[in-house]
Amino acid sequence: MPLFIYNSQTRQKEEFTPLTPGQVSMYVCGVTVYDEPHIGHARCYVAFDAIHRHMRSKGWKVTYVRNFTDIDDKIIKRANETGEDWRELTQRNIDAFTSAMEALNVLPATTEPRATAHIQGIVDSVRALIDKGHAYPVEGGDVLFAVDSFAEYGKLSGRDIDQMQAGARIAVDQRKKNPMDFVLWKGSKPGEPSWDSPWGPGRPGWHIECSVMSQEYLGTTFDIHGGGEDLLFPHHENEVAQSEALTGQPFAHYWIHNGFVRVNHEKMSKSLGNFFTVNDILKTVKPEVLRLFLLSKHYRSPLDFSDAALKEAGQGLERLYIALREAAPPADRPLKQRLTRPSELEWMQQIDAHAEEFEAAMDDDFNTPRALGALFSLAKTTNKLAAEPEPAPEKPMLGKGGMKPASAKEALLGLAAARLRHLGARLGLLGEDPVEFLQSTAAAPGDGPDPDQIEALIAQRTQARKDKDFAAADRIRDELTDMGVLLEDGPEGTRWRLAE
RNA sequence: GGCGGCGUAGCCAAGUGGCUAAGGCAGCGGACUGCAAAUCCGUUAUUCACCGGUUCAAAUCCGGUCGCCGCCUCCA
Repeated sequence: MPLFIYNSQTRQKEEFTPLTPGQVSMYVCGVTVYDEPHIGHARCYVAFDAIHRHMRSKGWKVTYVRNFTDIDDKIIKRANETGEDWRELTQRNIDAFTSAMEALNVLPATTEPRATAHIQGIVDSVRALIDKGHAYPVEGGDVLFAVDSFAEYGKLSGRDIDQMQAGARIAVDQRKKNPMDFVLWKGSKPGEPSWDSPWGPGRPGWHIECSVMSQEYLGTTFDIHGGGEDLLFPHHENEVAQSEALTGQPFAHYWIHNGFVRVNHEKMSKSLGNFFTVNDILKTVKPEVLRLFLLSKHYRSPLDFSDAALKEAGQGLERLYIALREAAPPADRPLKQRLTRPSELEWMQQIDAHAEEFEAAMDDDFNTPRALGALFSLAKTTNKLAAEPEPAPEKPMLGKGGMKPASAKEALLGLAAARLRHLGARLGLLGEDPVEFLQSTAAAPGDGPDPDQIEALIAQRTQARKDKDFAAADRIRDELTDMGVLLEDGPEGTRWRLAE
């Protein structure tokens, strides 16, 4: 099935055709590592992770590059404030980012290059841009890109230079030929981290690193370039200008931009100070709950963050895991079963239909909320099947070696469970053992109630129930409820889980 | 000032020209249960911010009004 992607450059959905059949090259702007990752970062990289996984599931070989900006003004400022060496600061935050991504089950990119490891390439590119007349050095050791030298400047973000109010909010640098000109290379002040260059000691301007790294790993022209929608202008516009001015070739074919996480209807951002770090949130909910929350709205729309929304995501995830638990196949029976009766085929068709809907959703510009809908529908079907009375066997089952073969219902449940697992994994979800998931807390191990104690109380309650001492049984249940333990009595005995 | 997005049930959220407007959370009624919980069944938008228009047909297209948000400055 064809994949459609909304391309920010053309502002419409387009059928995706990779430059090389079967191979996809994708660059996503990474983080500037002057601080810990927050929920906004998590949203971006979880969204692109879903994109990454979907393209891989189509059998394509994806080369995914996501950089670290490990030198810039904010890093220098932060290091000066805290007295920490800037290299230690950036390394610490790279580690924090990496562990946050691991927790959120974000697959690593193929390559995760750092700006400071590509200084030579950056210097070469800046020099070449000067040689071609697209850039000019100015007093102070800076090199600026001349937007007037690139006729198509503004084509990505749909802006007209003349209409823009450069300098409306900050003073225009008098050294600039055009107010929109931007820094390629920034001369350093004494004591600042710096690299030698033909224009004196300095460091890369922000935009140039992405042009250099993307083209180094993916080639002059590649398939997809992504990032947060705040990067569309000026960052990505400048990348296009630099890259295409330099190579004369098209830069990226498809541009993908994700929407923001908001708090109280406002963008979550460092500058507004209204952000939550990933670590803060993971103290209160399981990483998978956060991941489900982040995928619960289409990646291009704003996503409102709140405790209530997070709680709802937790309850939804619980439902999915309960379905998975209901469908758990009996460990001691072979599931292979020829399913030929019309009722059995109907169940199979239903299960398949949900899987097809899932695919269609993901092929339609990575519509994860719709895909989640299909996953919930599959959970519904699974629960329904589990609640179904065991159909009478068409002919007597022949037990082999005393082992009862799986019934048709068990075989169907096994199929449903496999589909739940498979589709869940497509979104990076449902990878845990359902019972373990349902019996664990977000808090650090040891903080939750003791399972042995829970089991002991349940045993006491079971005895009380046998003795018809329901007052005692209910007292024990209340005690467990206070501990956050929820009981489920069934024909097989009493099961428990922790409240989400 | 320029550019762009959004407004769908109590809440979250798909759907962007044509089957009964997905799905989740919460609520209510029923089944199951000693009672619960989980699950299942039923129920909760004659209607998609508002007004007009196009069309055989619109939540979906066009025009206008109101409200909210983003980019144009570092930001995912």
